[in-house]
Amino acid sequence: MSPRTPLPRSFYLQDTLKVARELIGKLLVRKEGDAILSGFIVEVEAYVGPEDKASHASKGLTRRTAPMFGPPGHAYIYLVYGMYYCFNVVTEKEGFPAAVLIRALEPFEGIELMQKKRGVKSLKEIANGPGKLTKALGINGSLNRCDLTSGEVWIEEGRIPGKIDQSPRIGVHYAGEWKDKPWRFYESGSEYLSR
DNA sequence: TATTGGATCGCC
DNA sequence: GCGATCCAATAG
Repeated sequence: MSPRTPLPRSFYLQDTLKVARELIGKLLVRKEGDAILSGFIVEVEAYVGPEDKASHASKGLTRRTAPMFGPPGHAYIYLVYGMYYCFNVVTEKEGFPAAVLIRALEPFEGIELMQKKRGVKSLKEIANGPGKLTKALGINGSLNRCDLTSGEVWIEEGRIPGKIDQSPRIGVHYAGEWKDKPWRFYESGSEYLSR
């Protein structure tokens, strides 16, 4: 494979909804020793600003949410329900808390190893959910705050996506009026979507 | 220090 | 539909 080029920091330093939409079709890559694990992004959710009640950042600047307030182009990784890691990319300028949650991938490279890590064979089941894709790629809390422009995790140009649809975000019933914002973006008709 | 409740998943 | 499992946030 030719040299691999992570998307530049300027990509992440943009309006979060724009970044979210443009992430569809891009390739999320994890380098683990000699192994390369990757998949095309088919589903994401945007979490935007301090007012967004669905966002952890609505709690203010705390130890947990600090990465969301940090510089763009870094990872925000947290543990949910005591067992699953969720992977986000931090967007917009430092001080403005925003991020995009990666929710599902279409597996591309290192499929055999990802099948092993997940304990499933079916390609559709490898990374069709935020907790599943981190397990498939071997992403955990030790990578929280890592720089996505240099390191073991990055996003690069992928393929031209199909039609992109929007819907309300999943699992944020507690967020009042914010739960209805159509800030989930996904490739229409993909076989690799969550749930 | 104690309690509470998840940006989920897989099995019942 | 329900329980697993643990950490951060909040209350006391």
